[in-house]
Amino acid sequence: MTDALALPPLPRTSLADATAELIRERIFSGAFEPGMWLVETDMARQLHTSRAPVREALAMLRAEGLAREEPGRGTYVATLGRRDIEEIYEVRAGLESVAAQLIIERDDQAALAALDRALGEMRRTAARDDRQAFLDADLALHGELCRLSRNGRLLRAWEAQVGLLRTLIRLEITTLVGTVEPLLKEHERLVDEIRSGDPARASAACWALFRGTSRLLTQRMAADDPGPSRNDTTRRRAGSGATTETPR
Amino acid sequence: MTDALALPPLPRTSLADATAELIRERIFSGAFEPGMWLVETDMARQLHTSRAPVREALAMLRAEGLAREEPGRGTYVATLGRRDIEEIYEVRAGLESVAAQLIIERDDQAALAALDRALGEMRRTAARDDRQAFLDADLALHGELCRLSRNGRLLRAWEAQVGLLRTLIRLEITTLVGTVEPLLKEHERLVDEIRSGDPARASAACWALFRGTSRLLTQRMAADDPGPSRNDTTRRRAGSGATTETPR
DNA sequence: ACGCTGTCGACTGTCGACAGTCAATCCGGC
DNA sequence: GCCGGATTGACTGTCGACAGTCGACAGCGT
Repeated sequence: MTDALALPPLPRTSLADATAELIRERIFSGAFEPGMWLVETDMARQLHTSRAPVREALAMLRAEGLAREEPGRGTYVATLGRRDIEEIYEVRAGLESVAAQLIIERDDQAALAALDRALGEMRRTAARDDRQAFLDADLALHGELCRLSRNGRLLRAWEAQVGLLRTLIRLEITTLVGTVEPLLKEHERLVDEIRSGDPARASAACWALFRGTSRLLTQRMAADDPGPSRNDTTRRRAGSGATTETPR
Repeated sequence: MTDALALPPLPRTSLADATAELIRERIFSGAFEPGMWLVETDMARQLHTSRAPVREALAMLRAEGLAREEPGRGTYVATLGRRDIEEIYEVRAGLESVAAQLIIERDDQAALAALDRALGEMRRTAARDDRQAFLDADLALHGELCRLSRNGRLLRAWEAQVGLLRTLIRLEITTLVGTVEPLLKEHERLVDEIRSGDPARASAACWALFRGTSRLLTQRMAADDPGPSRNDTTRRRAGSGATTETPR
């Protein structure tokens, strides 16, 4: 049998999986903001399904940490506080350090070339000061690093951590820093250290990069929020055209 | 209002959550072995519920990576191959290195004391050559390390990686090594490096420890299995009293 | 005015039923 | 006897319905 005639297995995806994927995309794209109420009945109506697949999808999202349950009240898109930011960056530091180390151990020239390409994209976006694109290039570089580790579990763990972060940064990026140049420099340094082949130095570069970004973000959030005693009482509901306020 | 009269919030857990927790325990305890078929109808019958909560529970377990779906055929307890073991230990190396670093940065004497207690338990079990207990003490030490990092996300990521591993090691531990002494030594070295306060050395000790264990386990699995082309055709179904063989 | 209580609409948690699918078995032709 | 197609039983995927719960609001008594 020739490859040309070989048919690939059809992608048989259940309604629950499709629903979960759809909601994930909405969350990552920022359409469903942190804290929004994911109303089962509305979504089922809009998707022309019953509530069962929607509930399964929400159960998955909760297990992934993308949503939180309030018993008897429904599920809400997860929110990130300052402590969450710190935690995520610490975990990322661990995961990406390992990724760097694995690439170094393999002496993987192709991986370095791929990282260089990602760096190039960052430079281009920085040159025209397109911060939105810069953020995307930034995350693309880190995602590439994890992908190049050739460790599927590492990549998935990374994605789980980064998922919500992406939205948050997207909202803040324009006012986040005076210039993206220092950030670019630090990323160049990280790739350089990987190229140099010293795991400890690569890990240190990784750690330094995240320390800075984490502090930047948490300070920014501190400026926005009154503090840990903030009253996040107004929450919109996702999906429905009307964005009703819902008290808590 | 006095505290004595204050009523605590009732623990309201849905059937889905309770079911998920129950299955998780069964998987971790080894009662539900890797590859077993988790039949919705059976479980619902036994739990005296409908299938809806069971399906939600299974959706959560799949999202957590504890179970796999075969479309149209049901969900099965996840299996671990040799590559999975390698991946898990690499991720663990990253997470636990970070945990060690965080403890070092905090200069946390209480944490060191807790780690020493965990080490003591390992020594006691090693002294009486109780390998089952040694394994538990081993995992308890690593879990404590992650808990002491005071990073909830790190701890949860670690648990997600370790969950299935626990069962697998439990099955192999008795025949795994001639003596547990070298393993104990390596753990002592890890804690010593954390105490010494050098993150790089602690990370290296962590990495060395996992490299050894990972190789040990994968070699052991290679001896058991014919290789990647193994035919894992006979799978028992979980939950039902009768353990029927189900072809694939 | 104030606080408590009962009522109400909306949404969640759970259920039983039905249709679709898979794998094993049965059966007839060779 | 053996291969290939229909049959069958069991389980999954999905649905609509019902009961429980929540928060808002109005009514009542003080």
